[in-house]
Amino acid sequence: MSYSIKEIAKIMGITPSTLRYYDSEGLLPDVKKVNGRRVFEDKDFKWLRVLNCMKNINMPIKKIKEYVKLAQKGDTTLQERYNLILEQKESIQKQINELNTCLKEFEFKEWYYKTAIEAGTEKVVENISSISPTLEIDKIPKNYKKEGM
Amino acid sequence: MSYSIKEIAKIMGITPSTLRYYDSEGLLPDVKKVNGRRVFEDKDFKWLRVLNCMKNINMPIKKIKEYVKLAQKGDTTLQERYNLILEQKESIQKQINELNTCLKEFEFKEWYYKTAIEAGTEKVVENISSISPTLEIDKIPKNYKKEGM
DNA sequence: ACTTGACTTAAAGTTAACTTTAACTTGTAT
DNA sequence: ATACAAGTTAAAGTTAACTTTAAGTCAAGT
Repeated sequence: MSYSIKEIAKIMGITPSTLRYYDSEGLLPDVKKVNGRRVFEDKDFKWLRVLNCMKNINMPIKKIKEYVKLAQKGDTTLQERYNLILEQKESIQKQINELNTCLKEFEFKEWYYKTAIEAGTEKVVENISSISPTLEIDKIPKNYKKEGM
Repeated sequence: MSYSIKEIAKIMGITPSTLRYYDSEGLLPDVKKVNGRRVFEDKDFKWLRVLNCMKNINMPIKKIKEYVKLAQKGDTTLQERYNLILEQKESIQKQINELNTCLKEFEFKEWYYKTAIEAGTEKVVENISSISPTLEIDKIPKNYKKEGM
């Protein structure tokens, strides 16, 4: 199967311009060209799904390019690529943890506003707490030091 | 307890400039000023922890400002704020789901490179698959239509 | 032969979220 | 009295990730 830039862009939910930009940044390795036009094949499609994944985890384009370059160098860079993957795995875990903490905060706020709406005023709840117990716990980080301590 | 801009910046892990920028954008409601200098109090600190939370879920500054403005208007905006919170809760859930999918892909790649490193070459694994089963499943989205269908 | 539509590149423009700079004020220490 | 450290504003600069524009190529249809 092969696709035009317009088709693959539609599949990926991005614009052809963005794909051209990615290509110009070296994010799309070895895309075939026929009469000067890009022809996307299954291998490109597979890679685009991984690229999409890397974008979802907020990997900067520079870092993705780094990975692509390593992959193009072949077997001598296997260890480096492995390290890069591990590093990014850690980053994903961290992001998930942060999001879960924030989710708790927003669930608290959902309760907060539901209660306030029922009562017609925020006063009913704001005396209890305007912040969730989760965030309330650490008022000041343990590692915080005032200047010159 | 009250803090200078330098102190609170250190606690929050950002620079004083960023705090001033947030203030100029209306993200810090009613920060006290003494001799023209900002004095941060416990209520500001609490709000900064929520703000930090909102930044972590990638809420754009415009959206955060919108929330702050609603909160400043008082009880008449309770329902609007509730809706905004629900909307953001959905967004968090979506982000967590995306990250979990990507985590699976990276776990696959971890295995992929570990196996390749042991064998000394990528050839051993790339014939099996260069992409995880999770991403492999949907080659083309079900909702994809070629032009003119 | 000519128009049309989809592509191409190179370069300039945009947007968000800061960051830096310049010029100025103020409280504290010598 | 003076110097210094830490704060202030307004405005300009930066960076990442696109997006738009301008000018041109190319194959297919009339």
